[in-house]
Amino acid sequence: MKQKILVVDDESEAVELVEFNLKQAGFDVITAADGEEAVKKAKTHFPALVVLDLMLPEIDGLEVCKLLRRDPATAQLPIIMLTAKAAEIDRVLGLEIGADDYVTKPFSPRELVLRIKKILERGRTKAEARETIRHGELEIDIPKHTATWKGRAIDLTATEFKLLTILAQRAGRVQSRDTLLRDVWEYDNLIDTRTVDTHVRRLREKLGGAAKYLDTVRGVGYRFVE
Amino acid sequence: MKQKILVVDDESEAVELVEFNLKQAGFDVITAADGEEAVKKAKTHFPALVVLDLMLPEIDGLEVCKLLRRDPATAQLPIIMLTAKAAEIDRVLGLEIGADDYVTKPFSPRELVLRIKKILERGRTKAEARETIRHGELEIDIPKHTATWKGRAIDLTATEFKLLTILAQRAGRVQSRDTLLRDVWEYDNLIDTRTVDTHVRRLREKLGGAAKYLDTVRGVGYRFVE
DNA sequence: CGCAATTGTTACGAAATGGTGACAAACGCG
DNA sequence: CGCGTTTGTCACCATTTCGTAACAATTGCG
Repeated sequence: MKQKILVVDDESEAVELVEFNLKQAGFDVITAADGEEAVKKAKTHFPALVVLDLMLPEIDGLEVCKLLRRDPATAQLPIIMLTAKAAEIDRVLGLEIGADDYVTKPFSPRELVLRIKKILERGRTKAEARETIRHGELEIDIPKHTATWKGRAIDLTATEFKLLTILAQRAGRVQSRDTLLRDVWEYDNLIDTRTVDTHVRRLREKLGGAAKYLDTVRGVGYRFVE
Repeated sequence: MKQKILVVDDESEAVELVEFNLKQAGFDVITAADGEEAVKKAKTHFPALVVLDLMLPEIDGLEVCKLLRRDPATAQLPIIMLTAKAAEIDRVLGLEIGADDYVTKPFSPRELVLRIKKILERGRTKAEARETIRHGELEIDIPKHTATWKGRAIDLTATEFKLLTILAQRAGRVQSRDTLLRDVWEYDNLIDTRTVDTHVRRLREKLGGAAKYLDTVRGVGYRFVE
């Protein structure tokens, strides 16, 4: 199933450039040359994402962005802004517009495609509830409830396994002790946050060499290193 | 403009309870009793959010979730999961599958409405809740809690990171020492304003070349240069 | 220039944070 | 029930981080 991308720009050259590259990358492309057309097509074609030029005749990009955000049907639609000047970025960022990313002109089509994929991926990787997680030689098999390091099984308790799983699933992102308490211990507010430390320690002990994946972020929480 | 919510549950009691409360809160409500109907209605009515029961006849909630995520048209649609049991794994799994939040039965309708509002709000103020901030070759990744300059990681303490983040988020606008104390140190009025200076200094030291972004505005405070 | 106000720099003690080992309660299981 | 395992809490310690004060440098201004 191809994903549809709506490209909005009044300069036909730019549109063609983007269109060609997106099709090359396996997307379906629909286009619009002004704000009004953009809003209309967004509501009828339901694209997966919108590439939106900031400078448009009549209704400008920011306005289109606002309009899309206002309508429940398109409020969650990811938007990538194209801006001519770097100085305009701050308008996009500063205001409560809600673009998901931005690219400055002149841009490399390659970069744009990468950004688009990244944003679309964000929604999809969630969908693929991965049953096994692998980082280097550490492997976590969720349905089997087992973890192995360099092929050798690591004997973990239920809590330790869950802690490891949650951290590994969110690899790279710091998880605060409170977050971990909520997601590993499930809202059990009675529990002391220091308990997390103890479990991390036990986990590290058992992980042996794989303990290198568990990073302490002082003053914040813990992080699974990518 | 009312926002549409799709409520999916096979128990009519539950549906009515949710429906009543959502309408009370000013939402439009459409309902579905099974997974197939849910997917169909999601694609024709384009609701702003889906409230989805985990236990459904035929296709269950998780499956519906996956189906919605797979289709570009609904991939970004926010989903709140309802779970009957405090089923440990299913909750977490639900999140990884791509639900945006979850509520356990029995739930207070008030809580559900609050969660819905929170999620819908998120879409509207995305710009401020950006996950990464980029200025030139300086990149700040908030969930990862990392900052890089020309691709190289900068090791910052929790306070330094927060200070940098707040300044960068408000690039261009001067922040007074008092403002920074309030937003970085969170209302800790006991703290001396000179403390800010020291932290800015430490931050500059660590930033190295990127320190050029931190401007002193004499008599006022500090500013992140655009 | 010279002064006052403001900011940068340095250093240091206090406080916080996280790692560690020990312990007792709770749990699971035969 | 009894036993071993798991789990949450605590106290202690090393380390990092923080806040402040004291001093040097800079800036703005008449």
